[in-house]
Amino acid sequence: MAITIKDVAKKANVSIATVSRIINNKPGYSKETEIKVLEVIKELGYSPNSIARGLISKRTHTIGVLVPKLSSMLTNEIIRGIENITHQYGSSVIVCHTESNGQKTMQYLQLLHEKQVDGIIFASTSLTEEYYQFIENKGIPIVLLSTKSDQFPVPYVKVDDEVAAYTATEYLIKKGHRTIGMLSGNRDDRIAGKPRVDGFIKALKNYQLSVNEDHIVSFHGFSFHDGVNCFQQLIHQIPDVTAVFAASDEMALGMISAAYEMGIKVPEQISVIGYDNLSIAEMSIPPLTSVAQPLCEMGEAAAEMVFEVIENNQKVNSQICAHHIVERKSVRSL
Amino acid sequence: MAITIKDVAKKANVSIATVSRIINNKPGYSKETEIKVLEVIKELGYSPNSIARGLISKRTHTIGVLVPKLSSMLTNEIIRGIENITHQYGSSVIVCHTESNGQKTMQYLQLLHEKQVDGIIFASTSLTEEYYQFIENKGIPIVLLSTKSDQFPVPYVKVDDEVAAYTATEYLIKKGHRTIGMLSGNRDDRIAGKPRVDGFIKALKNYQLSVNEDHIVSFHGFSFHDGVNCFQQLIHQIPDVTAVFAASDEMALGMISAAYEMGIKVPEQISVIGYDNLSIAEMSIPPLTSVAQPLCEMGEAAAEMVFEVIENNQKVNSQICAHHIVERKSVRSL
DNA sequence: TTGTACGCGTTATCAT
DNA sequence: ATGATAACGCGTACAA
Repeated sequence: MAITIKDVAKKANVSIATVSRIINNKPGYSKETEIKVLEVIKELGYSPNSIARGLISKRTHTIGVLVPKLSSMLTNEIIRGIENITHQYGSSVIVCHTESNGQKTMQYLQLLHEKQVDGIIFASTSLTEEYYQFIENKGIPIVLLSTKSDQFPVPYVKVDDEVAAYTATEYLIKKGHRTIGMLSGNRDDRIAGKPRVDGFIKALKNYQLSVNEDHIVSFHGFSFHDGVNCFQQLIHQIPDVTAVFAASDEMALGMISAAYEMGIKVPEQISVIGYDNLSIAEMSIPPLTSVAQPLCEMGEAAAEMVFEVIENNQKVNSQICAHHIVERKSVRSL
Repeated sequence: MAITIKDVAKKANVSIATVSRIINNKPGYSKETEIKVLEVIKELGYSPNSIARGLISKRTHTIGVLVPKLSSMLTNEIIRGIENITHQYGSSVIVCHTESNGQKTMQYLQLLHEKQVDGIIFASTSLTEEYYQFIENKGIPIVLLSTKSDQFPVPYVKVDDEVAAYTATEYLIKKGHRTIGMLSGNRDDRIAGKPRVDGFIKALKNYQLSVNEDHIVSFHGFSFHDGVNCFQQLIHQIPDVTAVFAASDEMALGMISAAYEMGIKVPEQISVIGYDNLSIAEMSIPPLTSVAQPLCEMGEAAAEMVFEVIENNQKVNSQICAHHIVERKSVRSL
C-alpha cells in the first residue's frame, strides 16, 4: 500500500492537517514540528498524491495538446516549446495526435475533459464549431497554435502565412528569377494551404510576372512524395521554370531528389526555397534555403498564454510571430 | 460549476449509486431507469471525472514514457507505437524528455509517481540503480525499451545492437568492400555505442580484414554534425576507405554532405550504410541504405507489455526484435 | 431494483 | 500552533 499523509501524521504524532500545512507551507506550525515532520517524510519517502490534490483543488497541472500529424518533425519543435514552458510551470502535457480526423479529435477532447486538464492547446487544424462548442461548454481555457478562427473569439499564435509566402516569393524574384513555380501542398487547407498560395500569387502579380494555374501544382499533402510528384508535373507544365517555392521543406527535398533523378541540378539549373526550416533543411544537398517559423518559440508562447488564462483567468492577446528566411545554398542568383 | 454525478442523479430522481451502476454497467437497475438516466446524462452533457475515479480505483489510465532526446525523429517513431497501443487500451501517455540528465530523470520519475501513472516505459537510456530503486520502491510496473539492465530483473524490448552492427558490416563486406570505416557515435554509450562498435569489429575480424582504432572514429554523439566531423577525420586516417558504417542515419547524412563538399561521390567512390532507417533515409541523395529497427512495433510491444503487467499483474518476457537491412542506393558493389 | 453511507488522499474551515 | 472534520466526485458493500 502506498504511503499517504496519514502514515506521516501517525508516525510524527501530529494530525494530517499539520502535515498538509507543512508540505504546502501554509502558516500554522512551529519550527520544531516542521523539522520532525520533514524528517518523517524523508524517512518514509512520502510524496503527495496529486490525484487527490486535483480532486479538491480543481487543478490537475496537466494540459492537453491536440496536433494533427502533418510533418512529425514540425510538430516536434512545437511540442518541445510547449513542454519547456509547461514543465517550468510545474505541469505536464498530454499530446494527442488527431490525424486530422474529426471523430478522433472529439474523442480526444472528451478524454482531455474527463482527465480534467487545466487547458488545451489546439494546433495546426481549423477549429470547427463542434470543437469550439464543446470546449466553450466545458469552460476549458484554450489557445490556438499555427491556426486561427474567424468566427470564434479564441486567442492564437501563428505566423502570417500569406505574408511569409509573399516574402519567400519576393526573395526568389529579387534573386532575378522570372518564371517561378509553386509546390503548394493541399490548397484546401485553410491554414497552411490557401494563404501560402495567395501570398505566392500576390508577389508575382505585384512584380508583374505571369501566374496562372500552371504555375501552381498541388497534391494530397505536404510530404516528400508529394514534392516529387508535384515537381514532375510542374516541370512538365512549365519547362522553363527557374525557381520553385515549396510549401514545406519535405516537399522541397522531394523536389530536389526528383530533380536529381532527372539530371537537373540544384541550384545551377533550378532554385528552390522551402518552408518550415526543419532540421533536415541543413542536411540536404545542397543545404536548403527556407522560410523559418520560430516553431519552438511559438509553442512556448502558446503555453505561456494558456497558463496566463488558467492562472489569472483573464483574456490574452493573440500573437503574430515573425518569420525570416534562412539562406543556405538552394537558390542561386540569376 | 461542472456537472457531476449528483446533478444527474437529482435530475433523474435516482440515487448516485444507480447512476454509477449504469455508467459502469454493473448489474442492478431496470431497463426503465437506465433509459431515463441515459437521457439525462445526454441532456446534461455529463461525463465522469476521471480524477475522482482514479482516486478510488487506483488507476489513472495514464502511463509515463521517459526518453532522452537523442534523435527526435527516432524517438517519434517509438512514441507513435506506444501511443497506438495505449490509446487502444483507453489510456493516455505523458512523455518526458530527460535530455539524458540524471537529475531531470529523477524529477520526472517523481512527477510520474505523484501523478500516479499506472506504468512506465523507460527508453534508450541505462537504468541506473537510483532509478530502479525508486520505481521498485513505489511498485510501479515498468518495461525497458531499446535498453536493458544486466543487474535488475526488468523486462525489455530491443534489438540486438551488436548483431545488427555485425550484419551491417557483413553486408558491406559481401558487397566486396575490404577497407571499411565506422562512424561510431558515442562509444561510451552502453546501449547504442559500444555494442555497435563491437559488432563492427567482430565482423571485420571474422572476415580477416584489418581493424584498428584508426578505422573507428567517434565524437560527442550521433548527430548530423558529428557525422561530418567524424568523416573528415576518418578520410584523413584511412584515405583508401571504400565503405563506411555509420551508427545513425543522421551521421550517415552528415557524412554524405561532407563527402559531397570534398568532391567525393557516393556511392561511386565511397559507400555508406546507416542505422535506424528514419524517414530521412529515403530523402537523401542518394537514398540511404540503412539497418532498420522496427521502432514503431517496438513501441507497441513495450506498451503491450506494461499493460500486461498492469492488468494481470504478472511477469512478462523480454523481447529481442528482428532488425533488417533496407537497401537503397548508398552502397555499391565492388 | 434501489438507496445509504463509507472511503479514496487531500485541502480548507472551523474550533481549540 | 494544532486538531477534528467536512468537502472534492466517485465506486461499492451493505441495507432495504
